[in-house]
Amino acid sequence: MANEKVTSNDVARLAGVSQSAVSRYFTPGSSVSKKTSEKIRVAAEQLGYRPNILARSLITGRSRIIGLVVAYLENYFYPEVVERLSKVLQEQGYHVLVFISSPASASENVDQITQEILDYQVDGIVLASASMSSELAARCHAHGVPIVLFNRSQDDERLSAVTSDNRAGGRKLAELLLSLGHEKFGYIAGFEGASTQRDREAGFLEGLAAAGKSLYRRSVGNFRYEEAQAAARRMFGSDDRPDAVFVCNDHMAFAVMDVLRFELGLEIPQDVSVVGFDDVPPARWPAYNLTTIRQDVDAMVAETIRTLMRAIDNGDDQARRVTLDGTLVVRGSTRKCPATSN
Amino acid sequence: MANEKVTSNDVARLAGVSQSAVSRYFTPGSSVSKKTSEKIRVAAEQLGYRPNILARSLITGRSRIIGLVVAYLENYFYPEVVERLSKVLQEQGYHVLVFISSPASASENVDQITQEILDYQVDGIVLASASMSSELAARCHAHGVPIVLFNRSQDDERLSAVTSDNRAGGRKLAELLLSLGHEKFGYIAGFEGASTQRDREAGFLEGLAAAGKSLYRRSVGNFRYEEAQAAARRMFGSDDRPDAVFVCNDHMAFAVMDVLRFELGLEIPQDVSVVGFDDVPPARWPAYNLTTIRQDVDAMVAETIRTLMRAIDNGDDQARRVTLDGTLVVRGSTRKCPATSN
DNA sequence: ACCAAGATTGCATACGTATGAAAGGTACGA
DNA sequence: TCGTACCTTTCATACGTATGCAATCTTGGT
Repeated sequence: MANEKVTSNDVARLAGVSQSAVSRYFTPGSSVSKKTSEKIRVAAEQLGYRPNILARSLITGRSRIIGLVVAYLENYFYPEVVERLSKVLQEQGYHVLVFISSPASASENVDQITQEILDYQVDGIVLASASMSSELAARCHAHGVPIVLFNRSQDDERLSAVTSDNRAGGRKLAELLLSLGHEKFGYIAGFEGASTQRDREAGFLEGLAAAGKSLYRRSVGNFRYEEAQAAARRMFGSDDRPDAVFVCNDHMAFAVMDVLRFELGLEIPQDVSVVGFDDVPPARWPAYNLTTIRQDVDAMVAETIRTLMRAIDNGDDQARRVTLDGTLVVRGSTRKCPATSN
Repeated sequence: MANEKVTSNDVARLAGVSQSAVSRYFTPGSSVSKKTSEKIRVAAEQLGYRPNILARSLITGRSRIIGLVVAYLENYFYPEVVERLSKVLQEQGYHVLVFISSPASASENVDQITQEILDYQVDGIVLASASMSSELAARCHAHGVPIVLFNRSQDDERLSAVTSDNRAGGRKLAELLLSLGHEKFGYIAGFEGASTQRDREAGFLEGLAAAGKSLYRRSVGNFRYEEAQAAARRMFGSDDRPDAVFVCNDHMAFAVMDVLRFELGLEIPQDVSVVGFDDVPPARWPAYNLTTIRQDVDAMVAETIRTLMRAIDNGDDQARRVTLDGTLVVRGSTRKCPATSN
């Protein structure tokens, strides 16, 4: 419990220079002579001094903290995001402060959390799988704190957002299933309020419509494993079942596949083709081997950070909406060719 | 970009009181009269004032930030930890600053990261799946920053640690497999430097030894999916293969099961029983249905926080080592009864 | 040797808050 | 009425750093 707080003053005293010199030594781009640099380096080393980021940020107005709001890490898309985002920010001298928003009380909860985030004087906010009231968005804006919606967009045009092209992804999946000769299409939806849900479904329907087809069955899984199981039971419990199903994300697709195989005794893809969205790691595990749309997490993270930094460094005020391509990854959960159908 | 910074001074001016009064209003347990309280409440509300945590922590020495070092979120045990830990800390007014340590350069990396953590004046550090040099541990100690090792222990007795009883868990698994009549035991190890790896293996061997048995095959998977696949190929590639295998954690067990089933055409549990450790969510998904030891994340998180808070609030200096029971969860990856064996 | 321009340094102050000490206010009993 | 004790409030200062400004030192050209 020895309170061995070392300040720039201690270093200055030991090195025989002023406190400002020490401060300058630790501020890249400041002018310090070789000689004093060396004295300070030695003294700082000896005392084990490191600048206090909090004190620094009090005066610079920059905390080098990015607030990340995330709702549920059960969907293994998000752990990847947290890891990549933290890692890349870390390399740039920033760090991530995590806020978990119970998906329960949706946006009200996010608003409260965002208040807490602002208390930490963060330099930016990343909202993953969570939306926020536009009133609060305005407030962040007023504080000069940039916000980036990650894997989510919102009507408010003043908010930056980085997403995959969910609509195009849905369309690609429809086209794939059509090309394989499927006829009866099921869709298992995520949480209805989510833009990913809306866009993926819209794209899928669009793709079907282009071939004169439409949805045969629809059910809601709310992005949750258990609810997706229940949805699958409803959709496939009777005999007039779809012969192909698009599940709004991989996480739910696993639940659907498990029900089809282990409860209903159906074969994938012989009896039903299943496609998902995200390409989380288990999708390529042989147990699932799921055909899906890959969201390029690295690219999404890179764009997110680019957006943040542009706002932080250049005070770039205007919203930036980036939509990245998702690539279709065909695996074993869809049948091989149209010939063997029905 | 309007820089609408509202300070306690602004509130004070509007409310017609002193800045200290405002500060006291926002400090629980301070004495403020009903009348001024009300004036401040109104003024603060009107201006949208919230105390600046960073400025506050500069003077109180408490940042209400907990640093979390985590190596890899691919193992789905850790996302659960991050989520629970953040959530519970959040309820107590603390927040989690995330640091990802590349598992690559192990402890050297952690040391550097810990330096960065200290720069943020965190109130405590949780080290999950990462070890740290005792030199640096001493330094944190000197700074009065408590450290808790999560799911990891270390020889240094001055470090607090929260773990499951990995040894007992390993033993339970050995006893289960023995009771099912297995004879040839395989073990797929995690990263050799990890205490969980050592303890789980030790317990397993201990359990086997108690029945006069020993290991038939051993291979290393380093806690990684791909390496575990390779290990499984080596171990089960030839005909004289084990009839049961303990994989050091669930994450690797999935890889092993996938190889056994989809590359080698073996049936689980008819040909081989597989057991893991952790009970991450996919373990109970029907595709794996894995027999494993459940680590009680909630309890571990609760103990971690208790340990931290004891140190932070009471300045409790001494290390606290908590070991929690893990419960055996028998599922379908192990054969049902000894009768049908061999 | 001298001067100007540039580089380096120190001084003083500011960032937004908490808090000990002192001053002011209130209530109550004698 | 006065004095005491207690509750509120304000004043002043401190936390650890960054930075404008003025002062000082270097450097190089003449």
